[in-house]
Amino acid sequence: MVTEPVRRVPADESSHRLVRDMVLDRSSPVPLYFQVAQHLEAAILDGRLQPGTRFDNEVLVAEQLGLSRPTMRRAMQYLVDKGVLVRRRGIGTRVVQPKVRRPLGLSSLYEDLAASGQHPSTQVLSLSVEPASAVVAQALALPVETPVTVVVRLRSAADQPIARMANYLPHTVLTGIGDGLTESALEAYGLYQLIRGLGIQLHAADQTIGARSATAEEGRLLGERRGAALLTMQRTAYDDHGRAVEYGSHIYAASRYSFELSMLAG
Amino acid sequence: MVTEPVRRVPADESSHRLVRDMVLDRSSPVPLYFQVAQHLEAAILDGRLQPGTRFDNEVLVAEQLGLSRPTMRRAMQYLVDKGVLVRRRGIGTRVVQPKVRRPLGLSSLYEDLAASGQHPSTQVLSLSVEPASAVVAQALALPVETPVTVVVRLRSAADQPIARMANYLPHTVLTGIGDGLTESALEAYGLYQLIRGLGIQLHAADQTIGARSATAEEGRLLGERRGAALLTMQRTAYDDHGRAVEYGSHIYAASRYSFELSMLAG
DNA sequence: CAGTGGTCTAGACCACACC
DNA sequence: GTGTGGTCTAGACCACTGT
Repeated sequence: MVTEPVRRVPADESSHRLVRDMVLDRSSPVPLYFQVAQHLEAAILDGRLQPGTRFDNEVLVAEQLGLSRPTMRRAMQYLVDKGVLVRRRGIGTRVVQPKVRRPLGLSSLYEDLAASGQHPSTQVLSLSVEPASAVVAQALALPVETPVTVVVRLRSAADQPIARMANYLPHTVLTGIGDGLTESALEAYGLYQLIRGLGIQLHAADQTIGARSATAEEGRLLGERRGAALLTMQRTAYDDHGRAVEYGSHIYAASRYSFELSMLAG
Repeated sequence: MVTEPVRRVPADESSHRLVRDMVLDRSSPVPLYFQVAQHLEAAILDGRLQPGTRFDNEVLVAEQLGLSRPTMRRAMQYLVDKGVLVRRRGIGTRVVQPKVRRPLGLSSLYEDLAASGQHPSTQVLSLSVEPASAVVAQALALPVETPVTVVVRLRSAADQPIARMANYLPHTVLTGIGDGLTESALEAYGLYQLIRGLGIQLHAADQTIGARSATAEEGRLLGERRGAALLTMQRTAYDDHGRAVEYGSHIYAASRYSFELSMLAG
């Protein structure tokens, strides 16, 4: 028996064009699902796919792109995890807000400032080896009095002091490089950049953000009055094996700096 | 030709026992990959799987559990994303640190305090409808002067004031419930709990954390001296469709509160 | 070289939402 | 019902790591 072709509920026209014109390189080392995800994300960010746009169902889209369904699913799931798409069983897949999310992952103040074109500069106030205090030892899971490398830096942007940062590194981290950690290197690069350059994979970090009043000396250093509000942040960073790699205790001039976080629901 | 059976590099004994004893319920609505992930995570958290333990390769483990490789992969990938496992091509899969990660997702101060057994209490200082100021309008993406519901609360724990929280809700969010947002409800539950109870899916949030000095009035309210350091936090929360659902501007007594964040590398 | 995880395919069945 | 995403399977080939 002959019937009319099924009248599919159409997805938005814009997604049709986009999918039709998408070019994938099967010989590239970049995975197909990632190529697809990048194309889609770019289209969302530059407005070719507006928020609210609905996709065809994943089987169809996969077909149109010449991909298997699992591969297409993976591309979409990647964007869902990134917060760019929303999917609901029985409903469909839609584009959400193209908001630029800056998850503040394991970045450093230096990288943050550099990325926003603030021309950061660093002055190393001290670089030494000292026995670990109780707090430092606790944070790095070392016995008290274990020698650790201590670097104190003053971070500025646009010739204004922003933060005083004290970092503590266990010597196990520095074996094999020894003097890779020089004053000049520390003034040219962020600490995290140097650590990663040493082949250490940063994996996770615990942070505490608080506030207190500046002492007279801290005020002088940061160009604030005594008693001015300071932001404080303590951070312990861990590598793949769960070993504490770095502990930092930092103060920020609250009048010139704040933390911004974007997060997805959990 | 007959050869000796291949001498496999063995994984740790503890993982063998665990996998052998794992029971899966194929008739459960809980997905298999999730059941597996939960079993493994529980074993890691309670120490049956120590940090550093190495798994057999995923094909073997899948076999031992009577699962397909993709399903097993999915369970492991879930734990990798959660930061509990680390995988490296050519190397293997290992357990990392069982650190309790508290991602501080879209939780509220109320939920944080309640979870840590602090017996929080709330006092509604005001509940009204007011025209949106410039900042509020900007944060909620509304025209200036649009009427919004404003609730100001004082949050305490252990009879000590902790925070003053001002929240602004567009009326589009409240349609259909109207008076679900009462003073008594606000004093008994967290605001986010109430919003979720209204069937609204929280999706993402942008936050800014800063610090400043307390005014005399703020000091009185929070039991601090004038000029004491305050933590400040502004947050805009969005739903699935990217619509701003809530804006909050809060101050915290820094001597009694700080933010803790755990994060994975990105 | 052997062993590992990373990617991809082609299909199947199920649970949920809306009409 | 019909259409959607969610789960699961059985296999294949590839890329990277170490010996």
